[in-house]
Amino acid sequence: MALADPWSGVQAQLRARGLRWTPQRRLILEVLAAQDGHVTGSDVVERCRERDALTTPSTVYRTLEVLEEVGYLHHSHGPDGRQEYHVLPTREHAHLRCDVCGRTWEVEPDEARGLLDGLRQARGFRVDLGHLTIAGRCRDCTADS
Amino acid sequence: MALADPWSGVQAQLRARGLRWTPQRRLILEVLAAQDGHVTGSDVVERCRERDALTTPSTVYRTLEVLEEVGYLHHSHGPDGRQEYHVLPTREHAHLRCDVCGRTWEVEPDEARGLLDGLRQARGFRVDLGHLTIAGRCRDCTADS
DNA sequence: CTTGCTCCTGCGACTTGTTGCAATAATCTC
DNA sequence: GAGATTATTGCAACAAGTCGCAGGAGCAAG
Repeated sequence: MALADPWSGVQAQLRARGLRWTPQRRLILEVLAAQDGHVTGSDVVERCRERDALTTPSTVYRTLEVLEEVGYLHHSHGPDGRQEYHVLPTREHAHLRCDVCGRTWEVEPDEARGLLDGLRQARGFRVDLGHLTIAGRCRDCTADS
Repeated sequence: MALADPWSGVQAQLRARGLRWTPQRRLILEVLAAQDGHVTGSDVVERCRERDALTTPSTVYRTLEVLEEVGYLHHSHGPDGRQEYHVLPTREHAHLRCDVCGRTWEVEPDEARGLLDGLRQARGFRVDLGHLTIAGRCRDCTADS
């Protein structure tokens, strides 16, 4: 699971910024590495606690914040406003979420190109695509109503 | 401010659904009517308390929920995931929010047309525009970096 | 390996909501 | 107007985060 470990550089990254490598941070990184896709903040807290019952929420959230600054994470907000962390974002992409069934999909930049360019030209607004979650109703759930 | 009062029908609307008209609900409606644009949930709670110190948060949130079901309100989530209520939505529109200065703008359906149609055709996904908040950086804040 | 600078951690308190429950009170019917 | 129904309220507890603070611990320098 740690073959071509994409996390290997984190420690160095942190140190280069004068930040520190602590057992707590390592645990959080391990938890994040052990799963891909999306996680909510409380998911991370819970999984850390499974491994170390002494884990404190504030530490987790602060670490998540740091990791986002360093670029290893990205977060956006779910349907209910809960934080959703997206591990190791390859290229920036938005999310689509069905209000009915709760499934989510990734939206590549190309699909949103029109909107992005439009807002940029008309308003000079640069969209933070990675933070964008589009709610609505998917094909399967559109049947009724 | 209450000339052609747009709230006049609420009581009837509620009753028609077997719901009730209570002093608490009237207060909340008054607070909402006394201001247009966006409000966060806690804003509403606070303003209700200014008028009636006994106001309970749960009552406010539950009423807001009811009012949304009836169609007098719309809510989406702010930058930090906090709930933002949008009073009396005329036509459905999305929001643009600058991460730097915090200002927001409304985005008319036409501007997002491309994205909406694209997602609809490619994936059969119907976007809930009113719930969409697009984060990014506005023209003024794009100067640096 | 000791020292010291600061970053981090953990704690407790607080914010913003949400939820279950028993008591209250709108509204309907007679 | 009295009684029955059942939607609503208010409370208390909980969930998801955030924040300030004092003590502890990385890390680099000597």
